[in-house]
Formats: sequence, C-alpha cells, structure tokens
Amino acid sequence: MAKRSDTGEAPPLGFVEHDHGACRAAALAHARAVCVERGLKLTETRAAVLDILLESHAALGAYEVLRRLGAARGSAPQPPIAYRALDFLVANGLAHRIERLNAYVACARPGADHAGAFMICNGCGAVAEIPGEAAAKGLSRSADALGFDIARAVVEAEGSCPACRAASPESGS
Amino acid sequence: MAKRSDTGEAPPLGFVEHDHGACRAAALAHARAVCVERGLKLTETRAAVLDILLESHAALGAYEVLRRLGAARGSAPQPPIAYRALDFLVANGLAHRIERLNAYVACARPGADHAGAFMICNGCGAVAEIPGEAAAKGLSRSADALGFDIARAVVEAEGSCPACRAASPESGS
DNA sequence: CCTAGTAATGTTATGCTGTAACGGTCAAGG
DNA sequence: CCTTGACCGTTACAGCATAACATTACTAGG
Ligand SMILES: [Zn+2]
Ligand SMILES: [Zn+2]
Ligand SMILES: [Zn+2]
Ligand SMILES: [Zn+2]
Repeated sequence: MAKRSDTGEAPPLGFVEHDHGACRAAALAHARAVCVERGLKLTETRAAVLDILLESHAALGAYEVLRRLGAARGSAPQPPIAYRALDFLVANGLAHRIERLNAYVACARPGADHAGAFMICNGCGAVAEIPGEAAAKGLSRSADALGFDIARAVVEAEGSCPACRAASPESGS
Repeated sequence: MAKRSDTGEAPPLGFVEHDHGACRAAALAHARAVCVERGLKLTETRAAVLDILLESHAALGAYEVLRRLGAARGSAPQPPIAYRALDFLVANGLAHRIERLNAYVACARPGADHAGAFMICNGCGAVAEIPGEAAAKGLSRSADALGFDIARAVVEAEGSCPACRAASPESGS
C-alpha cells in the first residue's frame, strides 16, 4: 500500500492491522492524563464505558454499551448510566458520536484537534477516524459565502473498507 | 447582501428571503414531473407529505409529519404511513434525511446531482442545502488514500444562519 | 366482466434511542 | 455538624423506527 509518512498524516486506525492491545492501553492512559490535566474525574463507570468502546474500532449503540456494562458488573444498569458516561466522554473528546448510526466510538486520535471525519464500513462495522480538515476546508468556504457560522460539522462517509471490498468484490465498480 | 451570481452556484435557499410560495409550487411540480418520467406514482399520501415538508425549509421529525398529516386528513394515521412516504421521497431525491436531527427536509435543489451537504441553523431550525462537491472532493481524496469505497457521504454543519447571528450576536467571535 | 397479481395503504404490536425527574451516596469545605 | 456539588441509581416516560399482517385499489390478461 501507499506510504503514509509522505503527507505527515496520522495512520488511519480502524481499517489497518495494528497492535490493538497497545492502541487500547494508550487510549486509556491518554484519557487518564487528560482528566488529571483538566481536573476531571475518570470514574469507574466512565473508564468502564471507555474500555468497552475501546474493545474494537466499531461503533456501539448506547444500549449495547449498557448490556456490556451490565455483563462486566453483574448488575443491570439503567439507560441514564450509559448515557451520562457517554456524554462525558464525548464532551471531553475521548469518544465520538456517529450520527449516521446513532452510536458511539472511542476516539482513535488522542489529543488531536477533534474536528474529525469518519469512514464507516457497512460490511464489518469498522469506523476510521480521519482529520476533518480536508472536508472542513471546502465546507467553511461555502459557509463563509452564505454568512453561516459553523459550530460543529458532521462528516461521515459510509461504504466499504479495503478488507470488505476484497472479500466481496461483486459490489465494486 | 453579497451578490450570488459571481460564483455560478445555485442560490442557497433556506437562509435567504425568497418567494417561497413559488418555491413550493415549483418543487411540487418538479416532483410530479420526476414521477411521470420514471414511472413512479406520486400518490395522495406522498404528495401530502412532500407538501408538508415544503411548508418551510426546516427539517421535520417523522412524528411531526405524521401529526400534520393527521390534521390535514382528519384521521390519525400510524407511523408506517409517514415512514413509507418519507422513504419514497428520500429514495427518489425529493427529500433528504438529516441524520443529525433524525428528521426530514424537502429537497431544495430539484434535479441536482444529490450528493448534497446541509447547513442547519440551531437558532431558527432552517436548513440550507448546498452542493456537496466542496466537501466531497477532500473526502474522496482521503478515501482513496485509505482504499475506502464511499457509497454515501453525510455532510451536515450545525451553527447559526445570518439572520440568527444578527439577532443574537453574543455568541459570535 | 371476472380474476389474479402487484403496489400501496391501514393496523397492530413491538423494539430501539434518549431524557426528565427525583432520591441516595460520598467527598470537600465552612 | 451541615451544606454544597458531583456522581450514581432508579423510575417512568417520550421520541424514533420497523416487523408483520390485513385490506384496498389499480392493472393486465382471460
Ligand atoms: Zn486499535
Ligand atoms: Zn469492512
Ligand atoms: Zn423556499
Ligand atoms: Zn437561523
């Protein structure tokens, strides 16, 4: 495949093979560091939810998170438990909400600026997070022309990841 | 205001003053033409739902459409009635789904290519539909670099329209 | 005309997504 | 001690969406 150091971009996790154990540990460590730095509390529940999201680079619905949280605890927590933790993670850039799926994914670019864009594979459910600049640039030019002030941009592309394209080429061009 | 003929782009309805009665009639006429051309049936229910969406350039939730449909008929239709009509309109490019809002808006660019992007005003709920090219270009370059095949892109910016910025400038820069 | 097929609508029931509201727990600080 | 504030636990409900099946309407063929 293409080299990836030639553009200076971060490697796009989600579709590429990588040491996910390290990936997960690094994200968790980063979360702890961020919370210390900002005076936030990464409580047991929040850490557990983040860890659940970090199980893979797929997006999980709130109720799926809730189920796994219940399995991890032995009890059966109610929806607000999951939503509050997810809201905390999203508000602090540790996770993202995928609007197209009404689902949540752990942040794959710890510490980045966080105007991210996402590529969602319909085959395997993997989600890759990429810098949003490319899309945001064109978008903000359009917004300027309109006099519109962008507070937040949702950029989500749905399609087939390299692995899924290789596995079922009938849907290709 | 800024001239709008200097870029060759279509005028961005939704945020600009315009003769909305004509806008609505033209959209309805276009819908009829499209259906005739493609051998589709713009039934009473479908036309009614499209007309409801065309009441303004704001997005409506399915249940709000349902309520208005009930008001227009005198009966109280069930959710699938609205969803089926909305699905038909979306499938044929006569309306669009706004993922961020779980809501639907009439197409404001009849006959266009339909890889549109949307600007959603948090103040007044107006939605402007703009050509998606600007964002799509950067996005597809990223996708190519990843080996990702984009089937559909969701591009939705949330913020303040010119009118709402003027009305409440405290949230400005 | 009658019939069979298809497309759309009507109806029932249910599941997924998200939040309001209130009470309990625990730690920090006067 | 007693307040304050942040978080957690629980109940109840609101909003979004679809599966499944019954019914109606339109259409093509006999
Ligand atoms: Zn990973
Ligand atoms: Zn895939
Ligand atoms: Zn209009
Ligand atoms: Zn506005």
